Amino acid sequence: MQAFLLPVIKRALESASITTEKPVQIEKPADSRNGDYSTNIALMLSRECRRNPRELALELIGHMAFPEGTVGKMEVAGPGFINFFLEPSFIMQSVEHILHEGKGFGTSCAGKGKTAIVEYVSANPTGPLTIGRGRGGVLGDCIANLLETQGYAVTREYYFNDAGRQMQILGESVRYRYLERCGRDVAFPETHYQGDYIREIADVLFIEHGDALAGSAERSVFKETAETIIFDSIRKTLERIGIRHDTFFNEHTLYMERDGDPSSNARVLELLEEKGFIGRYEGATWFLTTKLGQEKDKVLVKSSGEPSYRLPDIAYHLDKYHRGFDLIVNVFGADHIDEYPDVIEALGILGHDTSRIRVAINQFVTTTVNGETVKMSTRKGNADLLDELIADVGPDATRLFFIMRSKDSHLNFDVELAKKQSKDNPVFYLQYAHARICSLLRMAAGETGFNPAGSGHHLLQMLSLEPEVRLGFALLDFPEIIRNAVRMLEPQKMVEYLHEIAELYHKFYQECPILKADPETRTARLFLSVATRQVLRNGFRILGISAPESM
RNA sequence: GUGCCCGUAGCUCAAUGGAUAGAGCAUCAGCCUUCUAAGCUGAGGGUUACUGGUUCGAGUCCAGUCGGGCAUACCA
Repeated sequence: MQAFLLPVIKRALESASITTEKPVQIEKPADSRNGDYSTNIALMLSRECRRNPRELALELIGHMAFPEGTVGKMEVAGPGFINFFLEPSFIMQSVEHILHEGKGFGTSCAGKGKTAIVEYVSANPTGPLTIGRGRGGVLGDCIANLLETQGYAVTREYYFNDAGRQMQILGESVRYRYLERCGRDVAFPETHYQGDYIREIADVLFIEHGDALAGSAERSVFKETAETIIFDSIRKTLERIGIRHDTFFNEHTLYMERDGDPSSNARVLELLEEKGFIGRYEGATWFLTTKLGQEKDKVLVKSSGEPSYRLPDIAYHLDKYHRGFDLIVNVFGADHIDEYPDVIEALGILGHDTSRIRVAINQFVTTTVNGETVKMSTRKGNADLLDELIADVGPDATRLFFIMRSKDSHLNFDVELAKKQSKDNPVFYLQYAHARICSLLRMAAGETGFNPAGSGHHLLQMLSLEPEVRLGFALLDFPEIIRNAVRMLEPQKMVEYLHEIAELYHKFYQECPILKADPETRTARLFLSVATRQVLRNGFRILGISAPESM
């Protein structure tokens, strides 16, 4: 929207014989009394031009000329800002674009022809998903949605391992519960998985096989059954909040040799060795990260001969590069904070462009129930199961609450608030605005035959009241908000923005009668409502929440 | 000890280095014979943890201090 200001400002600088390396910054002032748009160019240049910023600003204004009917007023204000005030008719005319572009409004071609992979959730199938995983899952899903709006072909990937020690313990845990179920006297080890779901899996086996497996030497059935059941439950849980993955990458494949070729893990060791970053001592194989200024080297192969998690991690990311992705996004929780710097260092050493990797780390989740804070990392009872949260507050509230705070902030999930069917609940505030518009349009269709897809868009420019113009102007920010959210990998920006749109619409609705206005004003206001509904829908789609037509 | 994140209204949180730091909740006062009151209007509430620095300008950047979280495994 503000793009048209840029060339005029640049031309004004030329006319004033000013050449500078500094970029022209155009911003939207927080206070609309300071204009619809504003530039600080005179402040930035005052030093190198040795000019008083206000004087400089005044001269620049003298060199600026805009087409008739666009910028109504320019002024120098404060220490030397140049403020631009747009003509209301110009703003409202621009709102027509939203109607023309419809579902496509807000999208961009910035990522056209490029591919991106977003890795998220990536929980091993050792147990049901916890609330903490849910936050990363929704964050990753929204980031993938955001990238798609920019034209990227996005692959949503889930990385897991069903071959490690944890999975062995899982299988053993099930076996112990099964033996208990068979009436055998066994002592369940404290180090094993305690959750009730283990008993349920054991029950499944008992019902199917009776005690036939109790004496068997074959133990893989316990692990495999557990994996199948748990993975199934994870996928169902994710499905409930609209999360789906395109690909599931099994870490185990990185250990496997193919047609006599070395495994991916072994290949990574070879490559790092060629670069001189591999050392062997104390019986283990080390990534010599001390050469990169780190305090300690990192173990890649344990003295037992097994790779530590770091090696397959590097191999996995190498694989992402081999698959040719232009952008690689990893989403994970704060507990993995130490994991990625080594991976990125290794990829850099191996000659890959590490600027293609973006890492989104989300901080932890606590929940409050009846004002009591419950920390999620303590795994007591079933209170932290994602599935139960979804059942409790619903999929829309689950998703929105996870992303309505910045990912860098600890999230306080107020379960009582999320359940409320009232205005306190931000989910309802947003959805109510949408439902209200739908209801209005239904009524308009019945009473006046208004067609949202019909003609008459040009009438928009006759609207000039403050609630109308403020709403229209805010709607035009949508593409910019998406770009920001993409740049920062931060869907929270979208939540904040949609809240503002809902608020502006409610104000407009309150102050400007729509169906009772004269026919032209009525049509114009209905189209403004249609445009608002479009922005809400497009935003909801990115966030993955539903757009109810009535409430 | 070291690394990363956080510290903003009573509470939960916003604020691409910009102008008088904003929302929601809670508190108080108003608006429905009128298109959804699941809404709107108004009031009170702040030394942005602290101390310095950089700059025309700092909640934001830098250094340090204090507090909280997460990591600092031959676990993943």
